[in-house]
Amino acid sequence: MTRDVHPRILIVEDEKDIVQVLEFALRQAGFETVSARDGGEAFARIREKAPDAVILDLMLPDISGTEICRQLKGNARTATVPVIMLTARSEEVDRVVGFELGADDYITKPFSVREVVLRVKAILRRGVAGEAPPREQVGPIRLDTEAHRVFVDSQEVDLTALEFRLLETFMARVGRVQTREQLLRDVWQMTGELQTRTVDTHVKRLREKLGSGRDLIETVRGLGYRMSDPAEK
Amino acid sequence: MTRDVHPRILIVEDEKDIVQVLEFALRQAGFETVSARDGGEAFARIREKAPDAVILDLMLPDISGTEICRQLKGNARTATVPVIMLTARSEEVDRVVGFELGADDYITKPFSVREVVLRVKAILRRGVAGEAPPREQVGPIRLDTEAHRVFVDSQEVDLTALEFRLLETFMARVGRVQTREQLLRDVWQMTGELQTRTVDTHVKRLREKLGSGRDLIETVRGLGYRMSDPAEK
DNA sequence: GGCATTTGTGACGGGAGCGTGACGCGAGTG
DNA sequence: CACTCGCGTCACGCTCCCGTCACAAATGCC
Repeated sequence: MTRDVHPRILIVEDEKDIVQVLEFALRQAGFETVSARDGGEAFARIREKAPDAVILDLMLPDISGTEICRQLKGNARTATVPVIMLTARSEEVDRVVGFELGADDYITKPFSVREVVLRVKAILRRGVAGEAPPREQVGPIRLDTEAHRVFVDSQEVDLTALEFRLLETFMARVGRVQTREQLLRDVWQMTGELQTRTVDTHVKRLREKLGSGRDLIETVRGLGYRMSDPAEK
Repeated sequence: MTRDVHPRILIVEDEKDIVQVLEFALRQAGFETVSARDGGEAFARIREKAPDAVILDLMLPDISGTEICRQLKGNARTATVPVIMLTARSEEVDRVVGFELGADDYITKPFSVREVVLRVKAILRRGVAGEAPPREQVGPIRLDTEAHRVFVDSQEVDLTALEFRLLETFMARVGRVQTREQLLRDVWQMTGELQTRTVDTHVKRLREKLGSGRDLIETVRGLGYRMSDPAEK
């Protein structure tokens, strides 16, 4: 893994059109791209030079994407390379499978190119970092997971279960941008396709309860939201 | 048991895929992992160095997981190591059996990796099922476990056996939210699928007897119930 | 500056979650 | 056998929360 100015993205996908579109968009966005039509090619490309991230179609001519993913994640040298799964079916089963295999993100077809680029950026930014437990204290906010209580300036504030989970998620990833899609996955468990605006509303409510004065949760236009520690600057 | 920065988790499971996936996820989450394919290997690993927790498949090639669990729990040196059972069948019978054997938690296949990681964290946090003994006094309530009596403001109240166990459970975990599922497990021993609303009813009765005025047992909407010490704030 | 896109915000309707009272059953007791 | 007591279940009603919408504000782009 090189991680220089132009991260190298490997696209494993047999449909030529899709590859072309993705390569164009990713290069536009400043990435270096390589592509493979099937599993064999994919491993060859990886052997040449490990990519910084892999976009992996679930359905491939020879071995399935799941198998590739499993092998990638099983190998110490490549286990840390983030994998984004492309899947045609949006059933929850497939997604879970994807995650059970260790994929780091997934996108269902049809997808917007814009979305893919955002996901790639997001995943490179956050690294493959596994779920860290939430920080207990960030700025004036203290979170007691066991008791399920939140204090701002040692003053308890009442949050609903959902708001609590949302805050928990932010505090587990302090300093990193969370896309609406990530939040929908982690907080809402993504059951049955939700409007993304739902996230906005709940961020608003959370902001209100945490004290609207200070902006503890920042908006990152075009991407999502972020909570940063005022101490780390 | 070492309990340093990276708790050691032993995975006993014969299916290689599952082992691989679990090892990856747990390592991501900051655990050290060891695995064993059968009972013999499992005991060998344990002899080398006792793990901080064991994830144990019920179905194994040589001796069954139940037998391993029984032996673990029967041995003084390993009795305190928490065991999480993996079971393919979700029938209640198996669960009970699991608990009768002394397993500390169980997960039914298919499971999400996320869930496994969460359970492992939870079980390490709370320590072995060897729960802390209940507090004697919380606010105005005094609990005499031996004599099986309860006093509120030094005024005795009589509780039924079930109510007593419920109160005991709350007082053993003061300040922590208890979900209905947890309560069903700990108080009701989860015999044969109970309605969760049963918990509500008994909490109501308990509240009544403890004096409905003060809210000694709080409702945490969407989650469960919590008893907190008014002194600790 | 004008336009398009993204985000903030207030309001609202439906529904989930919970408190509560009542009921029936079974076990124990006289 | 009649009575009591404890427990699990149910149904009703109420409150609060959540998802969505429509519109305002803000931001970015040409």
